[in-house]
Amino acid sequence: MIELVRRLPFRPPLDPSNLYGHLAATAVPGVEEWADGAYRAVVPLPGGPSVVTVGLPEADAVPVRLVLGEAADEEEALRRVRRTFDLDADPLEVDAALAADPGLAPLVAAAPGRRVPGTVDPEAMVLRAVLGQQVSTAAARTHAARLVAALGAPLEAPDGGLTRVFPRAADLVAAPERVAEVVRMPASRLRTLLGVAAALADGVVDLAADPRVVRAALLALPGIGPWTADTVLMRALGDADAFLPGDLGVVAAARRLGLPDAPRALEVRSRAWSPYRAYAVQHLWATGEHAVNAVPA
DNA sequence: CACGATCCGGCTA
DNA sequence: TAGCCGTATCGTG
Repeated sequence: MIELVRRLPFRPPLDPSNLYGHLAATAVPGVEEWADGAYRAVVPLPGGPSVVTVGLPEADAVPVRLVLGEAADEEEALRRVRRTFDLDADPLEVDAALAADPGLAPLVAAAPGRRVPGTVDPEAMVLRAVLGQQVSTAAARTHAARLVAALGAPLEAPDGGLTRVFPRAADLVAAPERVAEVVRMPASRLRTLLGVAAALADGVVDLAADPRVVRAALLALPGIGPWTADTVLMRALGDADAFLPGDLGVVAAARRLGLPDAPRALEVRSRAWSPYRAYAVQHLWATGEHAVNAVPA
């Protein structure tokens, strides 16, 4: 067990509200938590499960504490934190691109440096995206927590609320009846969950591939539509241009702002925001009253 | 393209 | 506790 403390630099500005807010509000009990003003998560790495603790941003860096199984995992652990907190973004370029649209300019001005929350565990994010179809973020969190409790490998050294590793796709494939027992949702969505798990486990969906390839592979699976595929691109692959024109929150925000709110028309308008449409999603979501939009008190 | 089924969990009254 | 909504998807007409 190796403990390391690091500071990860970023290009200011960085708006922490939706970034930390989203990660905290959707934190899955057992594998993630918000504690003492920091986001904490279990990260499956080659040398074994690790724990990352990420505090609120300072002027130009984010404080990180790593507890690793092996020192060799440091680089990968830090890479995942950078991805999760979008620390490699160029906020001046992103903000300038979005603010060129008068419809988005006020949102950018109100929250410069807004980031796109990612994930420390891309494979888990794919499964969570399916669990999040059509249900509230709170309900999605409940479903994921049940999956973790039933199928997540226990940590040798539980740490606060962090007790398990999020189940691997192969774990679901190996125990489909157990998945059906604990995840109470429509039969079609259960089939989708198991189908996605199988596709991940056998390489039909390869998260290391080009985002366009991943998107096509996901859309080919029954029960995976544009929302789920593009959520995966945005959150798990870090595709800055992923867009969710049919998302309930995005549509509602567009309507409030006087933007086109029909998904098709909104997709057309969004082309002007390319290649930073994922940031537009964040700005649009942030116009609503939702738990994901604020760092917990 | 519009619309209903899915059939659950969270939240409100 | 009844009833509606929730950061969807698919099949039908």
